[in-house]
Amino acid sequence: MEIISGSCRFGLWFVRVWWSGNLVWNVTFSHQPLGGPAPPEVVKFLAGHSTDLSPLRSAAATPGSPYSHIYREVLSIPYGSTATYGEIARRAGSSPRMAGLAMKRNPTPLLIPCHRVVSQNGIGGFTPDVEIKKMLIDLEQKRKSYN
DNA sequence: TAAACTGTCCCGC
DNA sequence: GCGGGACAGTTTA
Repeated sequence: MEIISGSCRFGLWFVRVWWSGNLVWNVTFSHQPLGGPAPPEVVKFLAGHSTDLSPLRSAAATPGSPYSHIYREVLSIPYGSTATYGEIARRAGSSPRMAGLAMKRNPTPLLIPCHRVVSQNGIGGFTPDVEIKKMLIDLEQKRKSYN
């Protein structure tokens, strides 16, 4: 299947997505847009019009990928909620340090909602910019409070 | 407040 | 191929 690359705006950033059908291979954040469409589910999610990215599948969450057991726990965090690195690690039978590393290496942020994983006494980190993480958490909590 | 712990990746040899 | 260091955190003393 042909892989499509596209982007859509999110605040001061562009979310760049490489995808084919309902399978997403890669998501990155950049100040430079990418010519092409992003998946409609992602566009709606970033606009706050949708809370559900489940029609899309992340290539990184498929069993056998290095951190799939950690990503599975991250995927179970509901929209508008957060969990700590320690909680995720405990549920996945791993260590907090590993949970942080798995989030850093996450090739598909948004789909695997690593922005919902925060540190015990702070927001934790985010690549390339923790500002994006704050915006995503803020978006979800505002959208959630409408319901 | 500092140090130990954790598991994987990456780079240099 | 192997060893050491880095890394988006937590816990304990």
